[in-house]
Amino acid sequence: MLNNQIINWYCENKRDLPWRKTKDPYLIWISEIMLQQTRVATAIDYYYKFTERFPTVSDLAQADEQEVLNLWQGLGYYSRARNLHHAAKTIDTLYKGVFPNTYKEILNLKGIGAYTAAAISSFAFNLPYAAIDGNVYRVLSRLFGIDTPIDSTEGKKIFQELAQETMGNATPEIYNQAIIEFGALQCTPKSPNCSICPVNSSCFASNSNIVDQFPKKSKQIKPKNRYFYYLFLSCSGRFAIEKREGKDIWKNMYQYPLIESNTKLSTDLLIQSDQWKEIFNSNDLVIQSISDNIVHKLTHQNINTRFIHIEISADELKNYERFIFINKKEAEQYPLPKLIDNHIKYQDF
DNA sequence: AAGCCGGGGTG
DNA sequence: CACCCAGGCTT
Repeated sequence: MLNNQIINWYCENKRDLPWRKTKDPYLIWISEIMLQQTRVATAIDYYYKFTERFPTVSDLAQADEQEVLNLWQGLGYYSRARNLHHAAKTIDTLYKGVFPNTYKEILNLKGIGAYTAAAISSFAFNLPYAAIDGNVYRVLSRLFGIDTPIDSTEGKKIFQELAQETMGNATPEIYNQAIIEFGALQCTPKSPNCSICPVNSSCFASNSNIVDQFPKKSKQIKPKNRYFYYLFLSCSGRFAIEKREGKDIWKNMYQYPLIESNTKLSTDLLIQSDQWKEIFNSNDLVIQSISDNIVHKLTHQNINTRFIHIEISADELKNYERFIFINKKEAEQYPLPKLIDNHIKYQDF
């Protein structure tokens, strides 16, 4: 049986990961959210730091969002942290701090979709739900030669049924870990070593020598260009930051005062912009320096950034109450996008 | 169904 | 440089 072969492979090849040492659904939940679109190696340090600060659901529920985001800083996809915090409050109040133990209740929590609900249900409660992540899509598509795009509605349905069927009556908590680990270590995205694969003889893609054609995905979207002009407004060892609002990237995190444009702006155009005039009430500011263009690449957008350093006094700002002036040390308490964090790091005050 | 949401590792 | 990572939410 395929499931037994994969489980046997897992028993001999599995990594020693911290979240595999516990059955606590809360700890498993934290790990699963961190691992969404994130490599194991990246998540490990965050996992230790986060669970040490918040050992229980209630600890997390009672925290400020800013501290939660701060511990998440650098991991990316910050809605994960906001949703995690939201769901912790739900568990704390609706379930009196006890993590729910049914698939349906788990799935209803904010930030938990089909994969994560199945993962927690099986890992913590041994419920028979096949967990399908990127690894599993890859393994199954190659084994069975399925070329339906995995990011289509039809594909999700096909793989869902196939995954559940493949799991069969195997022990859910072991099987799900096994096929995911198998995808991560053996059936890798690029140039897997099929010659040592325990199931190569029954693998459609390997037998046809077209392993690199699976899984099939729909076409990707081209990233958009944005132009960020960050104002590094310094005043005797302190500098201005403000909270990002709205539905854009880095929601509820902190940044320097920003002038954003759809196009590249010259210094003259920048100074003449309405956004500039909303910030300053002085016409004879001294620009200390303008950095080179830094392209901060995200999956879906390229953020072209320049940092504009201006030594400022309070009376040169229109609404200085709008900003928070902090020093380098105090910046550690604020959740910052990597782009800002890096810039602060390399300033010497 | 398609777009949006980060940052980094890897070939 | 392109691809992808223990995906999910919004529109």
